[in-house]
Amino acid sequence: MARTGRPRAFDKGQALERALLLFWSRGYEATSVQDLVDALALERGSLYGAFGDKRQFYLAAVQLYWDTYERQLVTALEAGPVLPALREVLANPARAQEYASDVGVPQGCMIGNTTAELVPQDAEAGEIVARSHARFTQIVADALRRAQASGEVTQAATPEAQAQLLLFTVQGLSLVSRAGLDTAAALAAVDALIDALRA
Amino acid sequence: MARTGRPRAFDKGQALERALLLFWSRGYEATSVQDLVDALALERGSLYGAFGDKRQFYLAAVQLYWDTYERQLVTALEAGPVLPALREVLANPARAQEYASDVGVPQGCMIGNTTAELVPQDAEAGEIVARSHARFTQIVADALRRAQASGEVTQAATPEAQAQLLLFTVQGLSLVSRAGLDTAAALAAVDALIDALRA
DNA sequence: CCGACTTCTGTGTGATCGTTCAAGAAGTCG
DNA sequence: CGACTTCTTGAACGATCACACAGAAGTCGG
Repeated sequence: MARTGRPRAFDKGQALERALLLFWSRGYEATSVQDLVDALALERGSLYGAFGDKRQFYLAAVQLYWDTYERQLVTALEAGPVLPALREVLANPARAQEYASDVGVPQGCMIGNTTAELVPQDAEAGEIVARSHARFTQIVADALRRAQASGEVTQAATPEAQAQLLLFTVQGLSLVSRAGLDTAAALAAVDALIDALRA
Repeated sequence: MARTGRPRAFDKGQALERALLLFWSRGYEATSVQDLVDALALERGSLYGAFGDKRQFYLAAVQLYWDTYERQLVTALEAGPVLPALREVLANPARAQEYASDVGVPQGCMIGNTTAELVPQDAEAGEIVARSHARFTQIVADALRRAQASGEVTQAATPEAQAQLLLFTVQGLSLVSRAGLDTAAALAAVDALIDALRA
């Protein structure tokens, strides 16, 4: 079993990372297979052999994006006071557009981009997005529950409702930031929300 | 001068409305010119003659979308208490997905969809979106300013920051709703935000 | 050294895309 | 009525798209 054939000449994980950057900055439709071939410096056949078709390739990139994001989110929230960490979570996309002057820099949140472009017509993309939303609200709600118990966060609303509100805000912020953002105004809005969560 | 020729056999405004519904539900790339030809029941040449190319057609539809939305927004906020009106503005997209079971029903906010799909690569789309954002925050900030003065809304943050936060929330809500939404949870989040704005 | 197996390379293919164009039809005006 | 302008019709165009395939190249167990 598992007779080994000719070994792959490129790093599959690294190729996926590069593809992620491309898909992230251009979106699904606007990224052609030819673009991927050029950017990854490998032939079409190799790409299809390693990742299946373009759609599977994209979905794998989205999954990688979310896994990375989730890891950072958990790390940010697991220690110390919750509100400053949440402030960072929101402020990050608000500041991201400072780098947007560079060409090819990803824009917005890839989960949000996928939601806008693929979700109505692709059930599997819908599942990935819905699962990501659920994970986000669950992780944030858990943190908020601890913070409510410790008196850091107001109990005026349930942790679940607050987490849902934060999901909407971070998704909206990432989206709006693509159109150019007044960073100071965005941070003021973030502060207004964080202050409103304070006990 | 201005010799009149053969009159147009279809209603241009009505054709734009129908195209809006199609673009709204499928997005820019996923809506082919053939789709438009089929749905509007007119030939390609007529379409190009009346609206220019596909991109101009789409941008005209987006502009129509925003003009309609802005009118409703102004009407909703011009009379009566502000917070209930804002609650409706946010709750509307949260409830919109109830109709989403029907085929072809538009999903999300078309400004948001345009932001995700076109803005990074289309300067003119970027202008339309940025202008819409500016109008939204201005209209909402004006209403919040009055509401702060009358004691309805907290002065813990500036009206501008609150309006910006509401823009993020409504955009995020519209976006997330495309992936399927727990309506009750979304409304709870909206209520949490509205309550936080109360004086 | 030999078959079994996998990946690499590069060309080819059918479909679909947005757009154009020429000729005919339908009006308006002098 | 006839000149003029605009709209309609439907076919055709070139470009691009995702994807398939056949042969060469490389790596194993026996």
